[in-house]
Amino acid sequence: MKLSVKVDYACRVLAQLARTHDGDGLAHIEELARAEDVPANYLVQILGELRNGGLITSRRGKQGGYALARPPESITLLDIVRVIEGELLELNASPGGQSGKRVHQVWREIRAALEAKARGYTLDKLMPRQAEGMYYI
Amino acid sequence: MKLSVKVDYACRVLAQLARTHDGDGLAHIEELARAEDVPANYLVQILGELRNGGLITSRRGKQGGYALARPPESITLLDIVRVIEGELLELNASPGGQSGKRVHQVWREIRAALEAKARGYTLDKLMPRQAEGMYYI
DNA sequence: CGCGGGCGTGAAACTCTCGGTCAAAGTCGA
DNA sequence: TCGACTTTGACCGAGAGTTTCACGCCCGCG
Repeated sequence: MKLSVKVDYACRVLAQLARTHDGDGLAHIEELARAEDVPANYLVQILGELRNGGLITSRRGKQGGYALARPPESITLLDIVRVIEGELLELNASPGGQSGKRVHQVWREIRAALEAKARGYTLDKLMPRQAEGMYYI
Repeated sequence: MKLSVKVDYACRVLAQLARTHDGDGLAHIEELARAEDVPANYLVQILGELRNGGLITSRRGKQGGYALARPPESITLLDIVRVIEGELLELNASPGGQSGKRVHQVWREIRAALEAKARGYTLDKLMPRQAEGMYYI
């Protein structure tokens, strides 16, 4: 069960946006792509989904760009995953057979624990320090 | 992030095998497929992987079939997922960019919690009761 | 008003895994 | 030894994820 690259990219870019949250400057795609080593053309799609999910806001035109919609400490990892990948540990098979129901119930319990853990991490815990972050690739 | 149908099938079939663990009878594919409502032709592949992973044993020929390799209480959900899907919450992207390392570290912590939880469920907790299990489709 | 620089949207190409199927090899009973 | 029954391994199409590209839209500035 792999975590998609998309989520990884989203987390990194959001962490980058969290750095510049205070201060009214908007970040450009090219900037973000370079700072977090993400293909710029792919980042366009990701930022679009994050905007539709209500995590970030955007402005078009000259001096356009992206910014967080809420303070970093109110955006959790679970929010990000839900926007990008939908439900965490979603099971798509119908609970058929003799053990189907029991197995589904167990996985739901595990999912609950996972969600609680993911809710504990917020963007401000992902932020690279302002000072460091440059000292090593 | 969906849980694959394969894992769901594997859990159900293993739960079914756990029922008949005491007693030297071996279960046939057709039997298991009917009891847990799994496509028989697909179950072939799953049982093969479970055998290569060391969770079950098999015998060919007439009176062949499948059986658990270890007692049900020593097989955990984590074992099953590891055999079928590999590492849980595996991240495939290289930790590039400024936040790459930090994001990976956070996901590793979440994975650790998830694995601990999955290790807590063993096959004997998935077994349908011997008496019931037939009263409803 | 128009022009340029950014976002917004959609689709095409490619890769890879998932879900499913089929013929071949092995094994035991008669 | 023959044959029926079962596992075993190789094979395939469909669909999702990743990446790239092209073009339209919107905003601020000259």
